[in-house]
Amino acid sequence: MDRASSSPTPRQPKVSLADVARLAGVSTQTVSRVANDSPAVRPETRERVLDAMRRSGYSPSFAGRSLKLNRYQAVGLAMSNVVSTGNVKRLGGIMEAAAQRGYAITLVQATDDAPEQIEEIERRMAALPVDAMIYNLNRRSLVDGFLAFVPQPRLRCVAFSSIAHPHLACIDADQAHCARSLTELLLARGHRSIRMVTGPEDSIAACQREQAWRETMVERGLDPSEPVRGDWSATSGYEAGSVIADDPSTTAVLVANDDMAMGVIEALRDHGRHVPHDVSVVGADDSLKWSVAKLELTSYAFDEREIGRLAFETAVGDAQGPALMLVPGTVVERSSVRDIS
Amino acid sequence: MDRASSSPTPRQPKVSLADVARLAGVSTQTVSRVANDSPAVRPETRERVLDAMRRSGYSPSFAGRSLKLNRYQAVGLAMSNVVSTGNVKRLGGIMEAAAQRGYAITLVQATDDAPEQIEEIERRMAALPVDAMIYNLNRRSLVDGFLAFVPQPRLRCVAFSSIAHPHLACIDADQAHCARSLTELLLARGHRSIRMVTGPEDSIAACQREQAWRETMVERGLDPSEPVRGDWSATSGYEAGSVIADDPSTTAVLVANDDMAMGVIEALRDHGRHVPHDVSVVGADDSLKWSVAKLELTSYAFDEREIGRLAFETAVGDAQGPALMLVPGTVVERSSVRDIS
DNA sequence: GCTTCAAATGTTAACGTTAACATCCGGTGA
DNA sequence: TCACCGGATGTTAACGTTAACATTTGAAGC
Repeated sequence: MDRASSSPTPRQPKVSLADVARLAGVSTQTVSRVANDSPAVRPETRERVLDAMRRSGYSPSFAGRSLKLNRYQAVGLAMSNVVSTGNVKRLGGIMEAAAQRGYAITLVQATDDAPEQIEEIERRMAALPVDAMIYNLNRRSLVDGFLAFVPQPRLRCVAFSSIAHPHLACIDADQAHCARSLTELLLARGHRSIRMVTGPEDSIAACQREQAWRETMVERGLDPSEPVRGDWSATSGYEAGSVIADDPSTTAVLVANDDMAMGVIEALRDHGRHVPHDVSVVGADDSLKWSVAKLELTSYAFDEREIGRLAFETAVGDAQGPALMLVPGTVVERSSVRDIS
Repeated sequence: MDRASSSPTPRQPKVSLADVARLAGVSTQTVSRVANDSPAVRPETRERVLDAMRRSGYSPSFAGRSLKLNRYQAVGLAMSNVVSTGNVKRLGGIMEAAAQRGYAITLVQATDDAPEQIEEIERRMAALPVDAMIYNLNRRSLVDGFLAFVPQPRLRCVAFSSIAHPHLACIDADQAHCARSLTELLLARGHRSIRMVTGPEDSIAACQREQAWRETMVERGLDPSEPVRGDWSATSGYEAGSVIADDPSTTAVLVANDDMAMGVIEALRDHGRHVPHDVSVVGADDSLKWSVAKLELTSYAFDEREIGRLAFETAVGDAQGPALMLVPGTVVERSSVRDIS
């Protein structure tokens, strides 16, 4: 409890319903009715009350209303890492949906990793003015931690997670669809020797993308060669690209994200292999804001906004959706893939 | 009022102080004392109450407490565009500071532009559970709008703005320092013919950067040539770069942001002018995540996190800071600038 | 003129919390 | 023995709102 240490921050004396009522010469209930657009008020009375509100500078008390209604018109959002691109777009989607419904979003920082902190967060959240929670748990351990520490959450909970959970509605991007679609695109363009540059081992997204690529290849009777592992960064992509450039049989590379794809392309070029003429490259996430040397990277875009919106609707909606919702995106075809005969 | 249209979202029956009191055989006040770590409770009694809390699953009612204390332990944040990089980092800083103080952040989307919406936002915010407001007004019109529509804000207000305002504490990145430092860097390296690629005319940041560059040049007795205007995008930078490439006397380019600088470099290269050998280029904002062809862009980094943190502290702190706070950043030297004799 | 009805408005109580004050209790000093 | 003290606990009232019910008002129908 650091409550004691925080500054008091007193607010200005508020104008209450009673003040307005006195000013307008009516009862508080009538003022309440006007404030809530109840039709059971004579236009004349309503006008008098509205005028009193304006003159006194009345604004309703959130606390009073919430206490009475036991409802906050707000959704809590626990995020461990706001700063990644996908997260931010989701946040945008959540805010948009919230604004439409007249809800506010209450952010609380989930300090990374430590699974036992989930309990702390849940406890803090329970004392917060929110009707539901959205958890952005970017580590597998956090999802497990939630299960262990919050056997029965008090609020409705939604999590961005591709792993189902008994007490959480889970929503996430459909990673398998992403990798499968891109692999199929390359296959349709005649490529057979498709290598993959995957992400770090502890990334769920990377694993799922890798597995979907592997499955798609096997389904077509093709032998998926060993993927090259990167760490999502352009630099690691450059290293991966250098490895791949040495293998002349490879005609296409599926890279697990755009940043690495950038590095792969640069490495291939530095090794004398031109993209897309000699090697086709596809990325994923569609996160590039500019092109390198006029090459436009074919990628796969998730509608992160929509995923955020969906999470919000699940959190406040009446309908209980499926426990796990995987949202597919779409392939964005550009100029980094070439047909081969 | 769209309150009626929103779903009721009832919460589970809450456990109140009274329930815990009954269970522990004490008065509600004693339970309250335990909940607030008051020392005036016998250890034995405290233990009995804590046990009752655990057994009943008590969690304090935010609404009840706020109603009594007239304080929310939360700060509102109105943002029109969460998705830009600087904004996100500021948000990170705000959240960090808020977490340390035990505050929550309540986000509300400020739908763009329309100045009269400021009033709507202010009204909605006044009914929100917040003790202070942070406004992220990215358009000049919004700042003016605030002045016009909210002559006397009810809450303490902080805005990210480089223009002072009577009822707002304003905080922003020191754009002038940014452009001045970069220009001085180029001057120190021997450059005399320094052109500028600036941003759109309606951008305050662009104007301030342009003006500072101009002033620095004039101070040194140099004649600032007409700046080339872009729109912050890499594409517009490419166009600007093509213009500049035609002028062989230019030895250095100050570009108003990194994205455009990227385009400038590409254009120069396409016109046979190598960076940094033939032309030195500096960007601003330090927003690039990877390098193009191993060229590392010299840039200028703001500590956006710190700016966010400062805004939060101003919002909740007791001390009334200066009305306008401009936070300088630092030059980040890399390999895109070369000494000339 | 009286009943009946509906519309408009008022009254009461409760939501969960805490500040301020009141009470109780055991021990200390006269 | 008793007044007094201070620590521990209880009681009361209030924060601003709204649901539920009560009351008033005016008009229509007989």
